Amino acid sequence: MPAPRLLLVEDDLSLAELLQYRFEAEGYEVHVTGDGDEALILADEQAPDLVILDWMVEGTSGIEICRRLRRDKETAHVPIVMLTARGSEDDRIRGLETGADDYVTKPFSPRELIARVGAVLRRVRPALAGEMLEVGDIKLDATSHKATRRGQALQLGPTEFRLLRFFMEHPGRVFSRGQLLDAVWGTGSDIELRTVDVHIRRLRKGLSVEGSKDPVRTVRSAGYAFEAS
Amino acid sequence: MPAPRLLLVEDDLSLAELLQYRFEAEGYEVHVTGDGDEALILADEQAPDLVILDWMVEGTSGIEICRRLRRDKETAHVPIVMLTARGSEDDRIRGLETGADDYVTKPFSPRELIARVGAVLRRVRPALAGEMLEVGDIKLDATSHKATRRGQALQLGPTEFRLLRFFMEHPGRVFSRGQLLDAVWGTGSDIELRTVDVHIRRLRKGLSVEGSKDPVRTVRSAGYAFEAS
DNA sequence: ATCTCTTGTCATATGCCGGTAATAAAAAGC
DNA sequence: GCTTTTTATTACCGGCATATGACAAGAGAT
Repeated sequence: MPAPRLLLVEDDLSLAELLQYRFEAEGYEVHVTGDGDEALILADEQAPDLVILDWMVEGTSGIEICRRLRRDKETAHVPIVMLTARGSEDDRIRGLETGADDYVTKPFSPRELIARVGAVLRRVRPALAGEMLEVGDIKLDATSHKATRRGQALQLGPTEFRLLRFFMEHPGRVFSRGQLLDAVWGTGSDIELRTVDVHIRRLRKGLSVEGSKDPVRTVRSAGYAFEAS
Repeated sequence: MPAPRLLLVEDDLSLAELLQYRFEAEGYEVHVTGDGDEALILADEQAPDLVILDWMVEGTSGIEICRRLRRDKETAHVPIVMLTARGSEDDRIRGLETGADDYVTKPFSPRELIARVGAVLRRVRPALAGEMLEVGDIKLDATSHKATRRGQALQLGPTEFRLLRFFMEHPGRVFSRGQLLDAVWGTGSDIELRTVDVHIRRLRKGLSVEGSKDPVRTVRSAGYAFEAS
């Protein structure tokens, strides 16, 4: 299970350092920047699993960063936790309405922030939080790296496993081959789009169990989707 | 789009009534109970889309309700927003670690609670947050790339799907064949105007379901329009 | 070093989908 | 009623997207 990647946008250096230390102790991979514009570049380059965003940072304001992250398709679904100094209620509401997923007011304890980040991640990316994924009759345990269908262990290669995990984290949604390459192979992998077809085929083969139908739906001219059988 | 169902567990009657009123004004369906055990029964009977849970209620304590909701498979994934009077940090963290998705301390304004509930729901149930188009008895979900009519799945080719989507984004308006070509096929596509007729035909066929009338209106010498049947 | 497993690519097969044209039907104009 | 114009419907073929199997290179394991 890869460490969840956090992007921390905070210009109070001592606070940033403290948080980085605490989150790394919790097993996160943390990238820090104090500059709003740099944050956008970093996020676009490689979408983090979650962004912790100070309301007031140099460069571009927190709320503007939030808006832009949401607008960019790459980062539209990355969860955001906002930090703010003892704020007016209007600020809090504006933050939530802009698309922040949670909101913590200073002063806060690192423990609380860690708990909130954990709660948001559990909600959005259960696999990253070490939980068992379950869609239809398929179960996937990210921790032990095992998948089963109807109690029967599935035999999957590493890539198929990651593909399955990604699908199970977002059941029902259609993904283009490009999106799948970014999500499963990593952003910037220089791989033929058509290769995805082959791995879909392998995944289908690996998931086929006596008396169960194919959970991978082909959406012509769009991509693939995964759904409960 | 069905109204999201909230279960409000709050024994302060005047507060419960206020919140019920405000949430109903926002288009939610609200069920209220002041008793912890009753809350569990209600939730189990028909899983709500979200639970708002007071930390201190009669019967069973909030945190115990939270734990039990999480344990029951039916309700394990229902998001929970906790309300609490005391701002003790330990309580907050305990709440989040027990599985609450968010946490609001009294006193709070209804607006803030509404914003938080909205944020959580957007995250968990994108369909409830408006990624879904709905005109008359036809529903179209862009993320899963599926269209249904009266609950029945429609079978459409890629072009028909795009055409339907465009129509549903602009219901009632009349579009010339040229406008449809630009919008659905892309500007500059070098295609016979008459081809649109054929796709309209295919769309009509794909939308025809037992006991439903044709939502595509032909406007002679002008084009076509889409309207609720 | 050998063997196995994995993985990316290619070549081929297949089948759906889309555009066109031809014909029938309907509406409008006279 | 008859002609003209516009739309409906059907049939067909070519092309494109996907499915599938084979293969070679590489990574790990023994």
